[in-house]
Amino acid sequence: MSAGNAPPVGFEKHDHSACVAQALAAAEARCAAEGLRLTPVRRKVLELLLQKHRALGAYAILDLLRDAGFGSQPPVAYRALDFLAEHGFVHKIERLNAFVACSHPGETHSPAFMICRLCDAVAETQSTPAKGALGAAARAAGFHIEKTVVEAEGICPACAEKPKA
Amino acid sequence: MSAGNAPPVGFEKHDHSACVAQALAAAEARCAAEGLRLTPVRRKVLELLLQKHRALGAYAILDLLRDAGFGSQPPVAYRALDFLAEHGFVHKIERLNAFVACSHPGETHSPAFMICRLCDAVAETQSTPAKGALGAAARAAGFHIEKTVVEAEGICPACAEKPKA
DNA sequence: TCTTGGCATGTTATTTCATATCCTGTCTTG
DNA sequence: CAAGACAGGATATGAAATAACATGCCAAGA
Ligand SMILES: [Zn+2]
Ligand SMILES: [Zn+2]
Ligand SMILES: [Zn+2]
Ligand SMILES: [Zn+2]
Repeated sequence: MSAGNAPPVGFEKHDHSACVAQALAAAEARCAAEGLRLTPVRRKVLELLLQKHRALGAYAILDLLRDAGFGSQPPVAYRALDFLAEHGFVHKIERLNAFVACSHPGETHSPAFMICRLCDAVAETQSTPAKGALGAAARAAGFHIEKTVVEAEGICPACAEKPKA
Repeated sequence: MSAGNAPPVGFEKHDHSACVAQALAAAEARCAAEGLRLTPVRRKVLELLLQKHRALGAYAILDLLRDAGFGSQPPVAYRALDFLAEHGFVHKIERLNAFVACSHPGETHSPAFMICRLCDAVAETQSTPAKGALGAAARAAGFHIEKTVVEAEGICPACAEKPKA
């Protein structure tokens, strides 16, 4: 039971309800355009991740799904998450074994994350990992990169200001 | 104690027994120099990871520890791995929930990994994630990076040559 | 010396994360 | 109205990680 807190996330303030509505609408539009099926469960999972605006474990999502009247067995959440992740609506944070809604919907991108080790806030940004030393090493080794995971752990600005209090 | 000649990747052939022995000796020397305790279990885990020369899950290591006469409960492996990872002798591959011996012993470094999705081979190289777009984003956001996880998934040269055999 | 405290290890049990498998209902399409 | 694809519900199990407690060792300090 690691519930309870509602630590602010993203790193900046913003009009959250609008942000959620807009992202959901964008997802629906894209699914319609591409023939993807944004079913009730999938939509609900995306909505939950957008609303919470933080990384959630599959079982936390499952609890919320149950509260919303959906199935509450692990595969329900994992299947929805697989779909959403496969199409770029959400990302998995390997470091946390958790999922977060994408902050850059629509654009194909190679995401990078900044994860606060104190409050677990997660911010998404873009990365170009194959352009630097890693890309050079891959070419030299004959390795073909298909996907990259880039996750930076550290301290978010909010936590940096209140050192311990 | 640097292996100066070897390229920064692990997809190539090499004199493996020498490589294991040298790395173990280097680890022992460094522990002696820094007052770290490379106990039998810790040494064995490092030796196993060096010998297998691939990423191993904690429970796979545990099986090998059992065969070698050590304790066989999860904490035994996890504690040894924690020690080794904390001091940079091994790295955790988040993507695989597995551990691999460090290829650049001694030097402080920010590792990056290339992981073959077909054969699970892992090669370690250096990365400078904080120097590129990620670093810029972190500065802009006021995020203080302490550690980065960089893991590229793709196809290794060996698997690229045998398309499906 | 004795003892006390830190530390590594062993052991048991539990929690947390993820997948395999089977079955049912609902569309779609010929 | 079949036949097939696919989403989702349910049960069960596997895999990864940690909590909590107990024992033995050794070195500093009384
Ligand atoms: Zn994204
Ligand atoms: Zn924080
Ligand atoms: Zn390394
Ligand atoms: Zn391979």
